[in-house]
Amino acid sequence: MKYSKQRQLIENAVIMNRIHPTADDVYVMLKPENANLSLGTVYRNLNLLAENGVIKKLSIPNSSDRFDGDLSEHYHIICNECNKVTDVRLCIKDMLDDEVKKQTGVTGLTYQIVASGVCNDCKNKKVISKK
Amino acid sequence: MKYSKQRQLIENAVIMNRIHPTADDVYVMLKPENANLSLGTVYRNLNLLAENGVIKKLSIPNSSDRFDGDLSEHYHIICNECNKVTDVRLCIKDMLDDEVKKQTGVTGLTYQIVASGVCNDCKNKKVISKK
DNA sequence: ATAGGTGCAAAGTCTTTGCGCTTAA
DNA sequence: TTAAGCGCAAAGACTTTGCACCTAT
Repeated sequence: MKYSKQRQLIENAVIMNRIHPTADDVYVMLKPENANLSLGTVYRNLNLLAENGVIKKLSIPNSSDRFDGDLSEHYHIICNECNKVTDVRLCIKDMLDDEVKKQTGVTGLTYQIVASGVCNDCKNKKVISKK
Repeated sequence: MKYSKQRQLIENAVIMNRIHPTADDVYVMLKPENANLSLGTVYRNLNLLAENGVIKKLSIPNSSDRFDGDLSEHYHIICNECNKVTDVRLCIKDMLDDEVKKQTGVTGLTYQIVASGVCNDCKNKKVISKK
């Protein structure tokens, strides 16, 4: 993989910004300082970086794909109201591997867990607006 | 919810066919016997049924949304080669609820776990083709 | 020198939606 | 009767891609 300026910018944007950005988020972040960056390049590089295991691609209900620069074992909570994504640390990969292998024989899987609900901020806003 | 003929057909198609069909799968299943069914209607009803908890909507990496008529606690394996979706039965909701609440305070979540990899059928095909 | 990357814009895929007609209750 | 649903086709959101030009090695 040749390291172009754009690729470095994009990789950095994902790794530095722990907001689980979409391709468009990354584009909007970088465009002001990089006037001729194109959205196609952002998509191409995010996918390439994900294929090469440099970042992870997240598939989230009712949202475009998001990207995560944190490769350690963790999972995600998505708020149905504000669409914010929060991390949860769980060490259950070994357990999942065991159980799946026992049930289906399949091995070598990667797991995505997405918990959907309402985050604390949004829950609080609701309580306040009800007063 | 008024129960139209189309809605019943669509609900039934998802509940009977345990292949986790996409909207288009459902459309293709039903169209031959229901010449004037439209894809828009299939989308509208699948989403409505999912909102009403009659079926579940699944968000799967690199695939259009799929629908599942099985409401019992279970999770999914998606094969990166043939795109088939297989069920895995795990009873970990209570554990996840506990752990997430402890870490983030968030409650009332629903979980989707998607395990990505290569299914047994596809793994076997590879072995054979190498011979 | 040249393999690979970029920008741009067009095209592709999947999904939603507006509207006039139809239908279940 | 009438609120809700349908079929159709157009539009929308998101993503990929072909091509001519550019750039890192």
